[in-house]
Amino acid sequence: MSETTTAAEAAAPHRYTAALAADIEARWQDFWDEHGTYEAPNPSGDLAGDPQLVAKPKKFIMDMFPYPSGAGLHVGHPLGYIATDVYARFQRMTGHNVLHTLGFDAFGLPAEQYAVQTGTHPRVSTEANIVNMKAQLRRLGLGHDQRRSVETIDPAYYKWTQWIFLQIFNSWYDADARKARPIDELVAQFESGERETPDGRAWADLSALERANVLGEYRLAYASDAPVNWCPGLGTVLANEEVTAEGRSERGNFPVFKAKLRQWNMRITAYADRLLEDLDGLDWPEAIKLQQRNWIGRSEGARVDFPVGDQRITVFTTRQDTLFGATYVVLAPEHELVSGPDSIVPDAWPEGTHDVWTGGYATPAEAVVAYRKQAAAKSDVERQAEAKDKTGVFTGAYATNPVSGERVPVFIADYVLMGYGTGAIMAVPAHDSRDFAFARAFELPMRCVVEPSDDRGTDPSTWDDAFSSYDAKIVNSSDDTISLDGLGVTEAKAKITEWLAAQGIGEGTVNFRLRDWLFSRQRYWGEPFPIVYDEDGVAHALPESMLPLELPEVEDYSPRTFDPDDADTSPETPLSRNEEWVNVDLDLGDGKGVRRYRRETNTMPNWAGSCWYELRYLDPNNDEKLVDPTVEQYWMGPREGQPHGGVDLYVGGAEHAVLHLLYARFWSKVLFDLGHISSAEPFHKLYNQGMIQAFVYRDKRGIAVPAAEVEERDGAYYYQGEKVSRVLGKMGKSLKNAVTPDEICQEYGADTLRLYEMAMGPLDVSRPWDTRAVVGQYRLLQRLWRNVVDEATGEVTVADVEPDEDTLRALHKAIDGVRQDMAGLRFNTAIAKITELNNHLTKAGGSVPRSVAERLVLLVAPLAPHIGEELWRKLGHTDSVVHEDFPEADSAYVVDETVTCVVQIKGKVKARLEVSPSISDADLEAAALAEPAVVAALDGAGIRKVIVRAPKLVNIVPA
RNA sequence: GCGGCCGUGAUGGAAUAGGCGAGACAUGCGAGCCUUAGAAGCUCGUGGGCGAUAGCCCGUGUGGGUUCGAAUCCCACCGGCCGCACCA
Repeated sequence: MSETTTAAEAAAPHRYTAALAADIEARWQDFWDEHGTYEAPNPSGDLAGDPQLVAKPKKFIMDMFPYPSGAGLHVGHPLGYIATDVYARFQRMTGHNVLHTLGFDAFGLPAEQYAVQTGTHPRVSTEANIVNMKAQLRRLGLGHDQRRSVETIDPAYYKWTQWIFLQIFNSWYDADARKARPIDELVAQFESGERETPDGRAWADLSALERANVLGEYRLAYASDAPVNWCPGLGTVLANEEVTAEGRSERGNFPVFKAKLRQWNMRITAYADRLLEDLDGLDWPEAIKLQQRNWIGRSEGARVDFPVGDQRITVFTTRQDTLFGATYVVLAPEHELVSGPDSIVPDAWPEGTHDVWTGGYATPAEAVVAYRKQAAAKSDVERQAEAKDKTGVFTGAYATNPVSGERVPVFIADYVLMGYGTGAIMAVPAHDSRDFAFARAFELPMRCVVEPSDDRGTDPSTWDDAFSSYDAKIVNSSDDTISLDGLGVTEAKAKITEWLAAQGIGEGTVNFRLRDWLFSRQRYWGEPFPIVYDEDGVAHALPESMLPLELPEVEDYSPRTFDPDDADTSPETPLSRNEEWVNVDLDLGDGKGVRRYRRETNTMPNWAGSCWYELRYLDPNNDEKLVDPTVEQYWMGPREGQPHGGVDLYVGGAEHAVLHLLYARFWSKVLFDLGHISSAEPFHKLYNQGMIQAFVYRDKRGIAVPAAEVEERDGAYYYQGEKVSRVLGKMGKSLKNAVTPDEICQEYGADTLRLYEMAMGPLDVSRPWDTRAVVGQYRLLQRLWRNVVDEATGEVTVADVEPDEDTLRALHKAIDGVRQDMAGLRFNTAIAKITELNNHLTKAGGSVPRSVAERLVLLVAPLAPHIGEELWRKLGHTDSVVHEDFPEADSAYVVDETVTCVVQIKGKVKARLEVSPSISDADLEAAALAEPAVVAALDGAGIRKVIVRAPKLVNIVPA
């Protein structure tokens, strides 16, 4: 902007310019802070307040809180924050007590990696980033209750994260009651003998370690030695949810290997059915519900035992109706029946074993060992890549098909996964394409037991692929005791399941794809576990009085990372290097006095802090309780239409569809079961905002060039004279196309930025940023300003006169439309309606009637709060506009006195009539047929049919 | 491969339940006013084609269908985005 005063500026010193906007915005932001304008009162406690406001219906409106990354914000980040802010402001103006704030999710990999890069302590860099981000956000005029902003790295916050962990650790899932219960109640059952110990010995006879091991099988948080996702490149283990389909880490894209390590887990699988069922009561996008359903992956089927000598292989199948077609059995390579003491692998190949089955090895044991080794060395990436070619090896053992009585060979193959079902399948090659491919490769027999509905015939050896259909009939499936022939799939399943149960060799079961949640990480920058181990290795919970267990200061907080491709490595936790902190003498208050313990040196994953932060917003200073029950009930409790309670609106990106949202739901359910909260679901309504995309310009070498310096000529793009290509991509520093909110605020003001982001399109759709187009919303605000204020004098120009009929109609239609659009989060069309009204006033000329100007300002206020406050004040009001009532439409002016009725002949409009909205069909038809243009167009032709949709339309079909 | 979503002017996008000439609102572009000039601001125009005007024809990815009437419903195809991916 020019420093010199131009003629235009001299003529209009009070024009709404960026400079004036900056002045207005800074003043009102200070005003809001001073007056606590956005503070929402609790019904009780230290944040209690105005009882009249508390008495109003509540709205709890939240964003997914951000990581305070060092890169700062670009204009894509605040999209959701602006949307929730507009919505929150609208709700305040329509009679609600609105809780709206924003905290920071500051533990975890990104913060730590940034700290390692910059060589500063994560706490220092994180705190600095938070300060920086808060300043950027403040400039946008977001109406947050600052008293409630929390940071997950604050010991006063993570004290309660640790406390919740202990609640989960000290609970077990009672499958009969379908809820979590305190572990003490389980111990009591063991003590009384009501529940038997695994080996039948009395509880009193068990050692401390044995008891701990028994309870470990029940606890909802437990440590176990299980195959986990080990990522040498990151130096930590990862949850299944953090590993991509390609078998790489979601962060950093490093290879991930399976390794057997002792790690903490959360028994989220205990809640699989409730996590699935309760989705029905939530107001979430169907796509997200679907993703959660798929992730939980419920499938109904049966377990069936296949005898092998005096052992048995239990398989899981969803197609028990095809049991007669099971011609071989496959175990996962990791299955214990081929490795453990109960191995079924014989010493020598049975007589006449097919050459392709042996893999060329002299004995089954050699073959099995070699294959297991080969499978273990493969990363998931390689396993995926080879998915089409089935590999495996014969174990040398034969099982018996329990219905056909046939001897069926037992194989191991990596297409069967240890982690799903029982890690063993019955193979029905005729009706499963994977089994079909394997059977082809190993020349195994196939048996058709589902009658094909096409013309392929019943000999599978002539087929190109397996046949599978739920509409076909079962055939070729009978023996002395049971016949499924002629039954449909559903009936056959029911019959065989019942039969298996009666024989005691199987039962109907439900299997879930969901696995337990791996909860420990080998990181510094996370919550320490409030767990210590005694000399026997028994884990003990720290008493509540020792919380928070603060993260110790260490010399070296960087993780030990390895060659990303070296699977033969194991993690090292940064906290373990600090012997002084690790080895401690404590009195746990369990009557055993002071003893020496060793601390858990893993830390919690970055999801921990975000699993419950909505609860801390409610009662951020409470150091006695997680959250006061009265306060929690007020903001989160179930109510009409919200059977499980929860936040009224939660806005964030769809990338959290399963991770954060599933974990948070799980923690809510545990806390609910234990009676700490009244809401069984954290987020009643979820909304995914779209992404703001940006153009990426690349030169010949494919390197991104600064987008701001690219010039457009004749539809082509040039950077420093060189032609560059343009594609739509993400916005960010690395692609050199980031636009910051600060520069837009500088150029136009925060209100313009807010308006532009909301006007770009529907909130849930991704769209490209276009800096050139921002000026459109700036012009709207200038025109709005000019409709109220004289640019030359700064005086208010509104007139105390009655608006004319046209203006009243424009006003009330706008009010009606904007109300509906705001309630439905359709801010783009709300802005269009406001623009129309404002344009109407501009065109009308002269002074705007005060009553219209005031209501226009109220309509704009949620979207552009600073100019809203300023104009409201200029119009003579002394209170903030934030708590004013949103205008209400007078229906008399919303419905037009006359409506335009179109008269069509064969769907083509031939005439238009101005008619009353209440005209009857008969009158309208008569009027239409009498219309000269219609008579002319019909040209004497007869009428076959007349469709009348009063008052809008008449359609005449000539003979 | 399976599942889901989506294709509207130069651009972002409008269009309550199939029904008021599709294209609201905005950007861009064009013309004019203002200005020494530019920028800003203001006014008007802006889907394509034909026509001086009135007006006519064609238009919501492509092709078919249902209907008095389709951007909206159905089928097939083309293109794009997202999720899952040997889950038995």
